[in-house]
Amino acid sequence: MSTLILIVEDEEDILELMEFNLGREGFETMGFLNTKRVIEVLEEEKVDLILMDRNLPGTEGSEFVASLRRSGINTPVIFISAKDKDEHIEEGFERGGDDYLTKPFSMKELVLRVKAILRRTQKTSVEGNVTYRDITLNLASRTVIIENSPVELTKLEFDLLYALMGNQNVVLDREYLLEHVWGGDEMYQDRTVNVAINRLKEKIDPDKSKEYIKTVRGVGYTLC
Amino acid sequence: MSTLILIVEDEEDILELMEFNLGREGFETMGFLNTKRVIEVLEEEKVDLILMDRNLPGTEGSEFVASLRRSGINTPVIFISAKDKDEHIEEGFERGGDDYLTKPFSMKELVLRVKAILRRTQKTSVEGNVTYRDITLNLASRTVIIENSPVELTKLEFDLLYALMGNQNVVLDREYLLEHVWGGDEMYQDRTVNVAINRLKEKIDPDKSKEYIKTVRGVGYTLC
DNA sequence: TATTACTGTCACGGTTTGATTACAATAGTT
DNA sequence: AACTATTGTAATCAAACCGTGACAGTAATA
Repeated sequence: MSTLILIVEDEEDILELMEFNLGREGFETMGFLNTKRVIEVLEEEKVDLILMDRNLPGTEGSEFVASLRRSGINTPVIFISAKDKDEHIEEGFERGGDDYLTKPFSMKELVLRVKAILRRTQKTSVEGNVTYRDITLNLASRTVIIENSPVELTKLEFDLLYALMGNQNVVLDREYLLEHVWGGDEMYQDRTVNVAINRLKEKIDPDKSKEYIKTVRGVGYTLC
Repeated sequence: MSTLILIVEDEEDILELMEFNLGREGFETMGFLNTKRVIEVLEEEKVDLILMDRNLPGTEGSEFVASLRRSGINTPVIFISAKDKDEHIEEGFERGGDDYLTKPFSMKELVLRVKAILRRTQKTSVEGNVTYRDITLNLASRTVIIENSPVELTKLEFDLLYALMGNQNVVLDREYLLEHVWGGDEMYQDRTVNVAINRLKEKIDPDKSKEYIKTVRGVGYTLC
């Protein structure tokens, strides 16, 4: 489960240099000199990050990214450009870029910015510490700390709480929860969720004084 | 429910300039000249992003952030520094920074980088907002803010208001509303809509001073 | 102003929805 | 295999929600 970085850069020597340095840090890379085959690759492979030159012959890199965004592809992007005027930086960000590097840049900085973006975007799966108020989930050890004390949860309860904590301020309906927490193709009834939620509430807030989980009548449940 | 940015910067004029520019973009800011009271604030308020000067007298900003991370606080951080040597940038990133700005930087770039970080970290709450005058609906959390205060609506009321807000300046007749808000194939009477509209009016404008919803006699209702 | 049609308001009660408990079935452990 | 923990389902209860009908209020028209 390594990290795959896709690079589009028309200057071949720079492309090689980038691939070499990122490879040395343990990243897998795929280099392209233009955007021709990029969309296919994005559909086939799970790409974690795109490094995109903005000054490509033909297509503008930022226009390409804008079209990716329009078709629902939200892979993070770092733009690379020789231009360093504000207007261009602005355009890059507005079109869905996550960071911006201007040539010439050091390979060290490239690696650092790549790591920072990845840290932010794969936070949950890699680092694995999610917090909400005084609740902390550790995904690796599947442990739960509430008010500095450990709380024991079953697998189902943990997964359910994780789903809620990963979607703070979002109302999750029962269908969604059955799909994402229970998963599989078993058929369950909506009531099943009610009972599971109540068992979870009982464990994380026995006094019923915290009101972590709010039920939204007719819709579902939320952490807010 | 706006976005709160916490800034630590010991140069007072720069702090003011940052607060002014971010405020103009609609962000709430809290400025500090040192890290003394910051931890308390982070525990009390829901801070969305921290801007941290690394060259503070006394504590190193990056050391402070590292300690935040150790105590499980994962609020995103942008470091700000006069140093632009690689080694310092590296230290900032390694200690849990999400981005790095070196002085002097333009306010435009600051704002852009702030937005890029927020886009990644709070995708749910930024998207899917509908507004009309001083009413804001958040579809994900199904919350309603009117004049900066939350208002509680039932599922039906929320769906009804959403239908109206999604069709501003369009008169929706009762048949349309029954079809789109009530849905299903149940048969309801037109009067049902009247009562629902009035219950909604009562909740979003108890004083009857705003006149959000206009009734178009013989036709239906509209938001205009 | 008088008439009429439409809309607002209120109270009532049925229906839906969720919380809670108990029980059964299943999986995991000793 | 016996035991325990886990979890789905059924049953019961309480409460929120909302559809309906009756009537008052209001706007339109002549």
